[in-house]
This record gives sequence, structure tokens and C-alpha cells, in this order.
Amino acid sequence: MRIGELAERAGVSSRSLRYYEAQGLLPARRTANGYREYGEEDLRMVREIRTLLDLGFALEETRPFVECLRDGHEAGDRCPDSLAVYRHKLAELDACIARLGEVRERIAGQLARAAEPRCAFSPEAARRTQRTPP
Amino acid sequence: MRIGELAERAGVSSRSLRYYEAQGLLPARRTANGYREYGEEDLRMVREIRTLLDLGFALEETRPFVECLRDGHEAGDRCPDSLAVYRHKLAELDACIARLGEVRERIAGQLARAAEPRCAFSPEAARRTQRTPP
DNA sequence: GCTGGCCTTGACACCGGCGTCAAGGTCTAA
DNA sequence: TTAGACCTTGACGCCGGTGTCAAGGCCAGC
Repeated sequence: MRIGELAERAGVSSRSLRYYEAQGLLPARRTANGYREYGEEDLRMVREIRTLLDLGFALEETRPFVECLRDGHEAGDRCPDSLAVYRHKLAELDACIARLGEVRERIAGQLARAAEPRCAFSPEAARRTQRTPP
Repeated sequence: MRIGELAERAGVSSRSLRYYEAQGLLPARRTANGYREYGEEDLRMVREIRTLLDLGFALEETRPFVECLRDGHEAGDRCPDSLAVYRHKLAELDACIARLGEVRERIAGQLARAAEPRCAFSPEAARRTQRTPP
């Protein structure tokens, strides 16, 4: 199959496929006229790449998975290098989530503080600190 | 004070200050020789900008805060527009955190699955499904 | 032979917040 | 007078994955 068909079946642009090839992820055989020629196994690799990219992996991080597939494994994550990337990504995610959680709390705090007490001598504050409540 | 001093006191580069000015966030008076001239209130604005940038706000999102300060308010988040940005950012963060959490679980699942059962007919699986356990 | 659809390579654009370099102006101290 | 520390504007580079355009080759059907 040629690049247009592979692109259509994988739901990506031809441009992306050429880019993956340029990165050494998706080498393509060539027909006599110079056209790229792909097989079903290439479709699987593209799908692996897309799945991982959609999850937030960098293109470079998909390399072990693709190579794992190329080595004939039934899935891209059947190889130690792929699992290492999984673990690394997990740690990254945990750090990122923790950081975002902190930021979230900071902003929520600011929001609560900013919405309420405008000034220590505001009417509300004055009323709260009145010495002779009715 | 000139740009170098403001940069030093705020802990940012002169380049950044010029960039903020180019974005219309930090207009500067000029001395006769064309040098930018800043005051203490500019230092406050730069600090406001940096605080928000460090929290993950986009430069553009700091605009209401800076304008709030310029309007003479005691803090950048004393204005409705700033609070709106806070709320918007909170929603964004919540969505982002949720998404990352999902991804995290997906990967953790993949990792668990990939590390364990290599094949339905693996020795372990065979042992687990033996009809006559000892 | 010609049209139109596919393919090729190469190159620029995008986004955001700068870093960094160039070429030149301004001021102070020795 | 000159060194050197500061300032000015302008412009290109980066990162990553892709859109998009240009200029041209290949091929099937009419």
C-alpha cells in the first residue's frame, strides 16, 4: 500500500508518516518509481505510535515500542525498553499531577482570599470586630 | 531605575522585560537619551507577572492582574477580570489533572498487564489452570 | 496525448517565552 | 581621550509535531 492509503487507514496525515520516517521510526521500502510501499505491519506500528502520542508520549519515546513490534513481538510493550518508558512516564505523570495539584490549591486559596476580605477595615470586618454587638 | 537594575531586582532578564513591554504589559517611560526608566510600581508588576508565569499562567493571562495593579489596587487579584482568570485556570487545571490521572491509570494498567501474563499458554498460566492441583 | 490524482523532495510557518548575537549609541571614571 | 559598562533596536534560533505550499515526476483512463 502507498502512503495515502496508509495515512487514511491509520487516520493520520501523509505528512506525519513522512515525518516518522525522517525520525527513523517508520522506514519504508520503495517501489521502482520511488513511491513508498507499506505493509500491514506498518499499519500496526503507526497505530502504536498514535496511541502513545495521544497518551502524551513524545515521539521519541515511542521508539522502543515500535522496535519491539518490528522485532516480531505481539505487542509494542512486550520488551524491557518499552516497560522502562512506561515506568519513566508514570513517574513523570505523578510529578506533574502533584505539581498541578499544588498549583490548583494555591489558586483556589487565592481565589477564596481575594473574593472575601477586601480590607481589615472594611465594613464587614468592622462589623465583625465591633466591641458592642447588639 | 533602568532596565538592568529592574531585571536584577526582579530576578528576570532584561530581554524578558523588553518582551513584556512589547506585549503591552509593562510600558516604560523613557529618559532623554532613550533609556527605559522604571519605578517601584513596575517592580511590583514584574513580580506579579513572574509569580503567575511560575504558576503556569500564560503571559497573556497575567494582563488583568497587571492592569489591576496599575489601577492602584493593593493586589493584582483584586479585580473581577483577575478572578475570572483564576476561575478559568482552576477549571483548566481540573480538566488537565483529570486527564493526566486517566492516562496514568491506563499506563499503570498496561504496565501491570505487560509485566505479568505473556501468553495464555505460558507456564504460569498453565499452572494456574491445571485441573488437578496437588 | 492529455487530464487529474497520486506521489516526490524541500522549505517555510506556527506557537511562547525567551537566549543570544550584531551593530551601534550613551555615559562615567581614569 | 579612551576603555568599558550600560543601553538601544532588530533579527534569528529553539522546541515538536504538523499544516501547507511549490515545483515537478508517475501513472491510469479517456
